[in-house]
Amino acid sequence: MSLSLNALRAFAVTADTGSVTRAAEILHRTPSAVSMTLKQLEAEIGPPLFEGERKGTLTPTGHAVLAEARAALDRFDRAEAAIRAHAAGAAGRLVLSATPSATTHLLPEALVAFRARFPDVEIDLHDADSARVAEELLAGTVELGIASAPTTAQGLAFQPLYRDALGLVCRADDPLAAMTGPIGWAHLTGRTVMAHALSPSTPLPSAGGATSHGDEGAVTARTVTAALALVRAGLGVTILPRLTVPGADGDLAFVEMDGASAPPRTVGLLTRKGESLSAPARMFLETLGPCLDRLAGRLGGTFERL
Amino acid sequence: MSLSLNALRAFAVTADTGSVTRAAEILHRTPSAVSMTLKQLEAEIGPPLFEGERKGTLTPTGHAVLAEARAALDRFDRAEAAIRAHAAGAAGRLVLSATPSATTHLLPEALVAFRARFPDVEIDLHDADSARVAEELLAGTVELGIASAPTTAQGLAFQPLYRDALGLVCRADDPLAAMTGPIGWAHLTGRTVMAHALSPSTPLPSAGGATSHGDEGAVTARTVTAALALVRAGLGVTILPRLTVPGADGDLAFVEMDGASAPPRTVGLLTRKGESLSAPARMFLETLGPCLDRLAGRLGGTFERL
DNA sequence: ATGAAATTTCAGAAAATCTGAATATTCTGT
DNA sequence: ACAGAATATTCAGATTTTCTGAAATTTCAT
Repeated sequence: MSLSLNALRAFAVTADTGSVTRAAEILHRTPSAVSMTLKQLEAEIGPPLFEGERKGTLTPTGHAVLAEARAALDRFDRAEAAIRAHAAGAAGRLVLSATPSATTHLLPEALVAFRARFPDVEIDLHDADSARVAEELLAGTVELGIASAPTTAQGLAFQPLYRDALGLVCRADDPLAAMTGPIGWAHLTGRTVMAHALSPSTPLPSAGGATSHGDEGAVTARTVTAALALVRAGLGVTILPRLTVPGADGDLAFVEMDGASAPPRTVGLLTRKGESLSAPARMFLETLGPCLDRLAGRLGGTFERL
Repeated sequence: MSLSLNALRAFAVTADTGSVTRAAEILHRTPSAVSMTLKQLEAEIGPPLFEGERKGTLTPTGHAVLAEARAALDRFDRAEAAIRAHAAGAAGRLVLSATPSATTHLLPEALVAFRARFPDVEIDLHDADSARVAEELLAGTVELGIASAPTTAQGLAFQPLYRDALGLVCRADDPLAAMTGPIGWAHLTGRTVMAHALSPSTPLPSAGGATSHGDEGAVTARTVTAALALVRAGLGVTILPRLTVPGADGDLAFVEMDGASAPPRTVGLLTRKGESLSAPARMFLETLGPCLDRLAGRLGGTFERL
């Protein structure tokens, strides 16, 4: 036949305790069960494993078998632990790709929460624009993507997470800051609307937009930070997703724009279609939900949880 | 419950072959048995292991489990192989201590034969006089000893292997060389009988012996080789065990002495009493028997196998 | 859509393992 | 050396686990 793990375990415990009785207690068996298992093991191996009738001392063969048994049992136990940890999402890797806005505003909180629950999961976060998120997903480099809805969703599944309305960012002392309802392009006539290269997914109406706009495009900032600095300096206003604008900032104001003027972008979760997720990824999504709820609560109306 | 090796093996083989049917063939089971085992494993682990219904592709969890399962199975299989090898005497160490005469005349042949059968067993041979052989055995340094019967056999078991008669070594042109039957001290009157320090177990009758001897003790050689050289040079004769004297040597002759004059020493196997032997040691003893028979056949009457 | 192949389900059969009582052995203290 | 205590083994029956074979289901390819 073949050796069984059970038999090796019974042997190892008996050798350790030096007694069938105590081994039986540890293994939650009766002494007779352990005795029979041991007998069977010796029959399988050939030479005796214990020196006398009492199980106090091992034969040389017994020592050799014990060493091997220990190694095999140890490896098996660690494998079982690792398997359970993996299955529970408590081990492994979480590899995801996200757009800067998500990376900056959603993920920090989400990842902190995740890490608190699963400290042993490696986290690998890629920063990329929406197009690259899709690419990485299709290439298999990452397992999860967070980005706005992809134009070509071949092979990818998109699950909306939230709608991030675009809005006008202006100085707090700007007359526009006083407006409550959504504003449109009409309100911006004659204003300098700065373009910025945040991401291609932010639909700046600079090209092919209505001709009644202000002179948007005349000033272009490379980064969001730069654009905000210029707004603060009074150079003009700019249009950004709500999430991108720091929440508590006395100098700046955020005014929601109507959907026609600035269609809100939908940010969501990208996954490969028809492939199941790793346990860590599943657990991450579990922690992501409450996280979005909290965010919605903090940001109010302009942030719409989906 | 707990994971079973069987389940992991069924899973690994199924994942490897990508088919329950083929896995069942390899495992010598019916497909239904494998299917049930897999189902049970998935129930135990939680998340599914295979992507679709067909077993072609693994889920991320499946990949993690497969890696762990492989590691555990591999370790177990190697442990089983090692255990069987140990039990068969084909692995491990053979540590023995032997007196120079055994080391020189018996062990080379025995160890060559043993090594041919068990090339993977490490051999550690200690050279020591009879007293030290016993010491090493008691200290646990060695497992087997080959020496003459110990004076104090406390804790040691002695099993006679052969009787090595003492005999007179003289020049081939010595008148004594012509004698056929066993000779006694009477024949040596007036001769120079050289003492030598071969080993304390060689009973030289220099102290407390009969007074009718020759002037033995007047010349003492440190080694057997030296003693033989002196005999060859005509300085005198000496007394040695048969085994110690090179067999084919035209210059020297060996004449057996009667038991009363020179009691033959009994060389045997020393082991610790009440302790079983390692499998390699057992196998060595098995090869030792035939080896002694061959030696007896070659040396003839003066070498008595016991 | 249809047939072939693969997988799963199910009930009963077979095998392995366990228990509890009786028995045998070894150890310990006198 | 002996009796008693502790430990280990044996055995038969019970329990659990695992296997098989037939039937049903699903999937894949034509």
